[in-house]
Amino acid sequence: MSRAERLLDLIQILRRHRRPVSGRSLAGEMGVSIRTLYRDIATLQGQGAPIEGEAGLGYVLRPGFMLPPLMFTDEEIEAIVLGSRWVAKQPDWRLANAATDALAKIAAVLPDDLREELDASTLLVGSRTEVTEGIDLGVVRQAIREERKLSFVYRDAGGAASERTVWPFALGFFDKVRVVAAWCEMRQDFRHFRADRISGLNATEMRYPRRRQVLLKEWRATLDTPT
Amino acid sequence: MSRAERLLDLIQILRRHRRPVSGRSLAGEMGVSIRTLYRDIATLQGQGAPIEGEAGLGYVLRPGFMLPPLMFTDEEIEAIVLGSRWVAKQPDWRLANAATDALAKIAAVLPDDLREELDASTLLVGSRTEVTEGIDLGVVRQAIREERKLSFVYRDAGGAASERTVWPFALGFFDKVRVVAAWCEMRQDFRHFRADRISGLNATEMRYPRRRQVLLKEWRATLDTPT
DNA sequence: GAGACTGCTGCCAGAATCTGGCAGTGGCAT
DNA sequence: ATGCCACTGCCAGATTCTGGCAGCAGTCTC
Repeated sequence: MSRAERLLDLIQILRRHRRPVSGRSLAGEMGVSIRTLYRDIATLQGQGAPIEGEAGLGYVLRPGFMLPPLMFTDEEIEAIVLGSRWVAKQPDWRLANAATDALAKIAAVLPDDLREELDASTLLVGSRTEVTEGIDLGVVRQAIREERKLSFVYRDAGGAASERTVWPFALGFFDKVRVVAAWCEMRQDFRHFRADRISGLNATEMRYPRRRQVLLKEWRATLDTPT
Repeated sequence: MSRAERLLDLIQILRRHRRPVSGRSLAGEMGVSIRTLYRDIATLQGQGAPIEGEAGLGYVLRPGFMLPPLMFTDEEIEAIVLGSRWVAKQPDWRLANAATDALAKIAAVLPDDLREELDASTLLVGSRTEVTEGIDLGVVRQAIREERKLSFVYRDAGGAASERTVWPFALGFFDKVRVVAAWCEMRQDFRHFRADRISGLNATEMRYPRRRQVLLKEWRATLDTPT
């Protein structure tokens, strides 16, 4: 096995452990000496991997994705850049920042001439209306990732307000509004909540009792066979 | 210099040459024997680089971007995936396909669990209106990349049609319409053309006499100081 | 067709790199 | 105080990489 592959494997093994892992056990798992493991960790950190080692504890990998060397065509890169620029203009400021950061990371590793081409890239996204949702969609995305319940006050189209506790599993981006798709405990059914009608958003510690993917799948089934 | 860096350098050198380059001269340029160069080429091809070698001629690299190993945070990947999904729903089918391909390439190199997470990713893009422009925006993008003139018939807001030859340098994506930004030979000024009012699009062989980046910069200056 | 040039592969010895073990330093938790 | 643990320098042996050589096949020029 080549060194490059081993480094990728190491990332995957680290990903699987949420608690700190000792270098010794990592070395064992990869069939490699502990000395080499330390070198591999150093190499990965040099490549920007957010691995943290603490004496007396072990190693932790902050969640993230490691991509191996990858080749894209002109159009594929254009598509990614355009898409990221669109995201960068979304009202969800945290996601927008992430898009900007991602573009910066890509630009940082490109040679000068390609970076210029990227900067001066000619696919532009029209500026969005500056409506902000009033709530932090980052909270919603995190709740979705961690499969935790959300509670908030929802004001429906008629103006009536109600307190909801929901199991969020998807976030839809439309032209003008963001929509949270969730199982509503009150209605005992799937419901869609426009982000601009949500207030008093509260991320709870409670995990909801079903898998996000399953909810997503069932919800899609209800869409395919509209009543 | 490590092998990995050398491979990246090789890609960059190949990028600079448009005509086929012989392995011997590439080897010289990189300070490496020709035998090693052949091995490097094989490695790059193994990684998916579109390098083509023909006996009696030399090597050509089909245009594209090579990204080194890269680390993204959760949110950065979410941003890229969401952005690419948005692009994948654009009416510009060629760009949309490129976005789909790019996502597939990323998914292909991820370990299984991450790939599932990506597939079941919970950020969705609302389906677009199915308006097609009637023209192939891929032609426009290619003309922009290659700095070539375009000619077409344009029907303005009043309904009056006119034949134009323009120097396209940017493409804007708005909620409902795509807009080509270009220097119009007829008006001798910058003009914006809504894609849905363009017909009889014709990509010419003629290069326009100015750099795309310069046009873009001047055009931006006109936007910053509106009359 | 002949010759020159080129891509491409197998082989092998020397060069370069990687690896594992050892010793040592310092931080952290019990 | 003791036991883990991260981390570094050092060095010999294992591994990989590299360069040179020989040989085959395809393309172009003359």
